[in-house]
Amino acid sequence: MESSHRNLTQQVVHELGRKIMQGSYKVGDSLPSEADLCIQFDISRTATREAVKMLTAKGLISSRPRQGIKVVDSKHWNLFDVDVLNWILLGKPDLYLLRHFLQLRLGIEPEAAYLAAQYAQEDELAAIENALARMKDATNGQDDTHEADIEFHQSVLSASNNPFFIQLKNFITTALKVNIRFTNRMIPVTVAEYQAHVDIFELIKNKKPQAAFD
Amino acid sequence: MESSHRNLTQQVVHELGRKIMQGSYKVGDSLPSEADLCIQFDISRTATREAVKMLTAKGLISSRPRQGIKVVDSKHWNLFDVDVLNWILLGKPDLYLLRHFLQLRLGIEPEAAYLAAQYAQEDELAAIENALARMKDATNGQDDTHEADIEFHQSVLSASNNPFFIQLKNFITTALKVNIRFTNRMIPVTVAEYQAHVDIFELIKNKKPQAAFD
DNA sequence: ACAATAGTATTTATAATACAATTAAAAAGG
DNA sequence: CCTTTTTAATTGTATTATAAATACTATTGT
Repeated sequence: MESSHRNLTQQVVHELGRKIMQGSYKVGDSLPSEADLCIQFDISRTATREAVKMLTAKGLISSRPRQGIKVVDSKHWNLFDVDVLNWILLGKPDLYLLRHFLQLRLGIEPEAAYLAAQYAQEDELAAIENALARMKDATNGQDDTHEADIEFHQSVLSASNNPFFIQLKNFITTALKVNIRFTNRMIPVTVAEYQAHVDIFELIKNKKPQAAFD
Repeated sequence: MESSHRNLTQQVVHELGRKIMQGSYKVGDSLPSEADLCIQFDISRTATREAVKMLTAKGLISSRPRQGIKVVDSKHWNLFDVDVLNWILLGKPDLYLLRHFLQLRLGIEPEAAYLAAQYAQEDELAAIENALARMKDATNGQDDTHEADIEFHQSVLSASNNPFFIQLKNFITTALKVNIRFTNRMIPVTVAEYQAHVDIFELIKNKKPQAAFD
């Protein structure tokens, strides 16, 4: 099991984080008290408190004397945190969530392509080209379809040379994975899809920001 | 001083977070050891460790036995965390950062307007209108220019009815504040700027997504 | 001289316990 | 019925002790 090579605190963080995002503890609900968490996980209060602090830092809970540990309103959740995104993925994403992911991708990715066309370095272009090669292999069944696709999108974001877009690689990756869940995960990348990605690359390479945006 | 009504851990989190974002501790640098931090802040190890865990949760540092507490590469920082954004603001933003903020705003805000035009509820439209009223007052010197402007942008994001865009209110707010730093903060909202905002509102209200996007 | 191994010291990880501070809810007083 | 006081539950902070991880050093065998 993967969690065994993480330390105690992190295991508890992931367990509680997952449960919150899956709705086992709903917004406004109280989590078990520190004392109860110690018993449930059979750990010391130190480990419990450190886990609580990490979840607090990610905006999921608040912890006050006499009031206990509560799940705060979801508008405070750090939805762009890599852990939070992974916990979302572990849940059961619905169509609303899928749509919300797509909406933000629609804002981010054209702009990222626009920036990549302006600022991409040689090695970053090479990374995009490499991802395209993997996609081509995938159409022939020689590589993982979806992994290659994700790598393409990530490399475009990297090429934007903007730290905020680079940080959003986590978001886009999760969004693509959620997307894959809803479409049939067995469907390989079609030639048409591959060609669309190639077209975008060519526009980035040839420094045509506006065209790449579109 | 504002920090006095926060608990010990949070004070230390903010102090260290600020120093990291300002570059007092650079990427790859080691922070003082737990023991030294206890001495420097004159607090117990408990408080120190909880602060370290919170900063770890925000992606700023890593902490391993014998290696100490190190600032990790900035690509791991949770740049969309409300605390991290505030620490950025406390630093001395440069023109590169300003540009990076503007680039992402350009991706987000048109799309948010597009969504607002589709999904805004009555009360959300009223909130936008209220912000506009404040801007109008501001042109007459009867309200805070920049606060009203920020409120307008926030209310549009809220009206998108997409949790990811709503979460980005923190980001947009910080971006606007950085922007204000670079332009002269004394310049009031001009009538032309106000009119541009009104135009966007009208397009949202009249359900013209594509026009609002542009 | 070199490489593999074992040992040592430093630092964080975890635990256990005690007491302080906060505050929601109950009890007392008017 | 309302206000104030008390109480008790829960988190906040401090202290101490031990375990585990690991960078560095020393040893040993070739």
